[in-house]
Amino acid sequence: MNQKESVCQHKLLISRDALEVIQGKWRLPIVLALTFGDKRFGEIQRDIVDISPKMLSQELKALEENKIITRTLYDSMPVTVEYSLTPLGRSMRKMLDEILSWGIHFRKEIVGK
Amino acid sequence: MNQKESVCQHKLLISRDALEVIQGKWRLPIVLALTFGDKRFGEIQRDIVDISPKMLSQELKALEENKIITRTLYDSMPVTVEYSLTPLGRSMRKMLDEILSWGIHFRKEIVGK
DNA sequence: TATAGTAGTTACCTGCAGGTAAGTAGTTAC
DNA sequence: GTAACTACTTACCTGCAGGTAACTACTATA
Repeated sequence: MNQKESVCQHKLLISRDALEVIQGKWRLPIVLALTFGDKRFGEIQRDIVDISPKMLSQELKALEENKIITRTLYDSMPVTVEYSLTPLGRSMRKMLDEILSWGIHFRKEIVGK
Repeated sequence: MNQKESVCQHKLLISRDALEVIQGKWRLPIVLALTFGDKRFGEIQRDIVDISPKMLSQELKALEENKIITRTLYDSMPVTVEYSLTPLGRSMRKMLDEILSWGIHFRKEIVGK
């Protein structure tokens, strides 16, 4: 295997790691919503209008397990729960920005033509 | 709806467009492989070792439909087919780079700790 | 004549991502 | 006492993403 091929192989492996975390219909949207500030369950649900409580709950758990977000329970009445990005979650910012800016570019080229 | 919320809504919509194209286990790896130069069917299959010919064929078609790659048939013997990135495909480069660099960061923080 | 290389296709199957609907549990307001 | 708010959970179901294996069709080479 030459050097170019082995660099390619390495990048392909890395892409797997990243994809495993960001894969799925809802994870990036959830993280994106939280880049606008900490939010409660119901707030996220109102932002992402067509997510079901089941999916939101499930994906929030997965993101918490991957140390992307934290869950904080406040003993107010009624009980409120706030989700916020961890430093690792905040480190997705540049990636998210690039995905969004490519999304705009793509829309302009394909959808909006 | 205040301004922050409407920006959030807008970004959430954009993320949908992008996700629709990059969603799935194989699309980004295929595009990534092609950033290292035009490749033939068999070459991609050898790069991405555990993709089946069915999935590769199917995803190449989808990427072609989205104008991310082009398929060129050469009338050599035996027939060869080369896949290459379109300008739109090449415009994914920065996004891919950011995904990869976040992938490395993530691995360092979680997997490799 | 048979093996290997080109690039796929086709039929079939399975598991899980994601959807739907209803239920839970506590507090507050009317 | 009942409706409405908080934040979920649970059970059930469906469709499709993705996997497996075998087959196609053509050429070259031994």
